[in-house]
Amino acid sequence: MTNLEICREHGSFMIKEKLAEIVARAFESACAEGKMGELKECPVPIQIERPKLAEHGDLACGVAMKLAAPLRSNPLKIAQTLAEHIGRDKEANGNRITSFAVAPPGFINFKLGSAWLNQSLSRILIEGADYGKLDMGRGKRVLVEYVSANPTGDLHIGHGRNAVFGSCLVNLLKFAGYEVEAEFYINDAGEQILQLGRCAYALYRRLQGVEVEYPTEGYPEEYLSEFVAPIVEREGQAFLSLSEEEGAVKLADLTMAEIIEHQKKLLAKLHVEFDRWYSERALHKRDQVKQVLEEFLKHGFSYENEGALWLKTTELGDERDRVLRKSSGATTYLANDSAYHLDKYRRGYDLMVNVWGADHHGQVPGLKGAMKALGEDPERLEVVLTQIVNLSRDGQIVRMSKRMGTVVMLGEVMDEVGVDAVRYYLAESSPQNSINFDLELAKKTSRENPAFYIQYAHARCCAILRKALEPSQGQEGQLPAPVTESQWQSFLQEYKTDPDVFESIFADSSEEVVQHQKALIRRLELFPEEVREAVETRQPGRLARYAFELANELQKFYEVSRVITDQLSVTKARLGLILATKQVLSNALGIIGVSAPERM
RNA sequence: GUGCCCGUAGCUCAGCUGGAUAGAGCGUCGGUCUCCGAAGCCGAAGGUCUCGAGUUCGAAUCUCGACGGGCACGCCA
Repeated sequence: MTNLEICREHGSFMIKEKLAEIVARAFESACAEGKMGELKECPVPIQIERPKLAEHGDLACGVAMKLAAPLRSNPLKIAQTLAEHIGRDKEANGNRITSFAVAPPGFINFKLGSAWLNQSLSRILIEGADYGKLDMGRGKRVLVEYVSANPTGDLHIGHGRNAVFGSCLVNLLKFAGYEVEAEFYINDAGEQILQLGRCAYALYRRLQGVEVEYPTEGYPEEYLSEFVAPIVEREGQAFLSLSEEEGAVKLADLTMAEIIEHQKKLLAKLHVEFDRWYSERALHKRDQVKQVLEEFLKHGFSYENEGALWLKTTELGDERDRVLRKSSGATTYLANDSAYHLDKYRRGYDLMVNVWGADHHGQVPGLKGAMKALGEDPERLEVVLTQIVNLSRDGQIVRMSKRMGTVVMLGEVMDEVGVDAVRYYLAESSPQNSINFDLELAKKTSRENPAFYIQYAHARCCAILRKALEPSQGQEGQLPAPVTESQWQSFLQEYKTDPDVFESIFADSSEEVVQHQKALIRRLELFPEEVREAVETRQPGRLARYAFELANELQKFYEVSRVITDQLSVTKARLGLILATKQVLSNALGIIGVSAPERM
């Protein structure tokens, strides 16, 4: 989609789109004069990009190079023709574009004036917490299923990554206008639960002094004790007389409840929330698994072989057929999951996103094939795989293994480095890359980590606003606030109605300082586009990095531009800029779920 | 063996729908506070973008092949 199309679709004001329109008009007028060969309309999207080097200007357009092939002409020459027509455009006046030039190998470079920048500041302050929101998801319902950890133990750092990514994606999609539901699928049925019960019942009895063997297969005693101990305390000897089987069933339920409760609390502490906790057991109770097997049969995609029921996934894009019902009569994970996902499809979402650990990637073709077999569109189901988190201590990578006792729990990491830092680090990276999380490093650098840096920038904006609006203690007693309350109220109105007030941001500034000032505003203006790209690529982490860049831009601005000055018009303009920066930092942090403190 | 993911600065990571001299943070070294928060800012050093070939006016980016790492390949979940 070109910038122009986005502009039309969303009706929103973005500088790149305004500029793309000007270039498009230049192309049209050059066309009309027959300077574009046989072309009637532009065959390539007109894209505006940001040059890597400041000396190339604020924005650039490389469309001339893309036109070189269809026109069979020199890109530089095409660029010059376009530039000539841009020069005749009334929109391209000095307030909007101070200068533009053609540069090899065929770029048209633009230097921005202040008019559009000032307008974007007004827009930010008008829209406030809504600034950056898009309507690309309007009317679309999305289900995001994530974490879905087995209720058989504590959450580790890998679950943490899944949880943070998923919740950021939920926040992001909501911000982009989607109607989003977050769901956690609880695998509370099947063999693993029985095994949990057997272990838990053995542990229960041992804690009461009964000498029984602990099962060799299953969950290590030390990981279960924190969940079984409260049951012993609460229930006492109530279950000692049960048979081994009855005891296992009873303890499975009670232990599972403890574990789920623990997981919920931990996730809530990490600001990870769900609209629905979906129970696999309930799925079985409603006979949905049995029903889905009938559906497969009805669609002609299942067959029996050697006592088992198979799904013809080979015909559906998988490398081999998969078992749905074992010869023992029990259904497989695929069958249960098919029932669950068919249920999701029947609930009528436009898009379903599953956030899975990458070690489950082998299941994707099977599940997608199953949905296809049921006559559903597999494209509506997206699986985002999150790669593993390697934990290291003192530079030594620790492979997480429950047996080796080297598992580091999510809760421990949260306690060590803080919720905000955990969220930032886990949100920042692309899910398909494995990451290394060095605990010693995270602890050591806890004051200098990017999360903190962004928060610091937000707090600094708040500090400047406080300084401007609150009386201060000087050597001669109390000094009045530089800006009175009534002045401030009037400023807030002017920001929204008269973009020209921001012109004073640049007053008395050298060319170099103006560059810093414009860079900050440009970055603020970029936010909606960053949101769109994050949605399209399903990478909320881009906003974490954006927030960091914005914080950096603020610091650079701050170093060279005094906000509170003895010139009221300058103070007014720059306070508005600070207010806008604080707002955008807060909006971006909101999506990645990191707090935006007023002071720290 | 087959399939998927990955390989960018000493370390951790961006950039990948092809564009100008490949970027951040950490770490190292050096500057910078009579002035709104120095938890900051500025600068330096550090790279055959794993290697090779191809496509292109142009490749970290696309294609193919090596090499290296991870994961998955059950009538487990």
